[in-house]
Amino acid sequence: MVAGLVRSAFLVDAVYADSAREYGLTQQQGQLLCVLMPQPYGMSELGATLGLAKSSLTGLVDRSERNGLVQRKPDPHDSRAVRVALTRRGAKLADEFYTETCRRIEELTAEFAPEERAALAALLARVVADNKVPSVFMEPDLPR
Amino acid sequence: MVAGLVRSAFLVDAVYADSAREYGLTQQQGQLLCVLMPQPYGMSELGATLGLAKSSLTGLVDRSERNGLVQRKPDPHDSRAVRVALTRRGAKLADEFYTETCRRIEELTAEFAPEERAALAALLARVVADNKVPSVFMEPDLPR
DNA sequence: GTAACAAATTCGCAGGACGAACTACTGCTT
DNA sequence: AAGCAGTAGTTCGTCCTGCGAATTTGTTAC
Repeated sequence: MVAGLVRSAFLVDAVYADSAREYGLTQQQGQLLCVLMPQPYGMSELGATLGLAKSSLTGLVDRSERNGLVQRKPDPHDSRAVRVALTRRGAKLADEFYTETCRRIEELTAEFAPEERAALAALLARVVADNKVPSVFMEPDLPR
Repeated sequence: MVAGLVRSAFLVDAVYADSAREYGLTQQQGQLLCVLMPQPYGMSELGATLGLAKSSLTGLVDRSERNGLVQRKPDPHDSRAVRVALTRRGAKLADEFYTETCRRIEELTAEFAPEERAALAALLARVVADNKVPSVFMEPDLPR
């Protein structure tokens, strides 16, 4: 079981990284875009969600901002804070990247029967729930 | 299902990285040690197994060698090639790290019933098999 | 024996991650 | 109201990762 979890994680990672690369993103930038899809976040929140130190985030957001994918906006209620949001271009790219990545991940279970896929989904959902994984890759309300 | 796979991969990654860190390793160095546990490899084989470019590997092995964890030995049959093997210290550390990491990964399904755990293991094994994942984290013949 | 190929390394570059130190602001407490 | 503890983010320095292109050395096939 351990080996299965580790190796499938490895696999998913590779797929994710490949997909990101084809959209001109790194894995981390892709992750950032996906997290920001539903709504903007503050830097600290982002750090908690992505499991990164504050200082690591500054750089990641800097680079993504430089590439015109995200934008820092002042927080209206706290002048120290900042809200990081997708730009229009960032939103478009996030959407495309997200869709394509989902497609590829789905392909990993191409040979599965529908009920197997469902069983796997249910078990993984429990793992995720039991361990309070932050929403790094939201359930979309938007199959397309 | 996609979200489950991605998020559990994220989770496993975080656990892996944490565990590595506590042993003074990076995730990649930990991965390298685990791959080398059963036997030595050549650089190219390692690259294929870990999904890294040759040039990335040189550095990783350099750093691990500098830390006294692995060792380059000449390949008896091909004087261009090199066999990368664990040092004694590397083997000991690999063993400890591997054991502890397994323990932590297992804990992720702490609340599972035995048959659920088995079901998950079987499904993940299929994902791994269907997609030809290299042996980055071998089934141990050695539960201890 | 030479031409094609293969195994590694080197180099330069950019991204990623961290901790420690710092700035600027908030919000308490008294 | 003044002062102070705590919080949000950034900066800095350091090391690790990862890649491609170019290079060196050795192998093998012809």
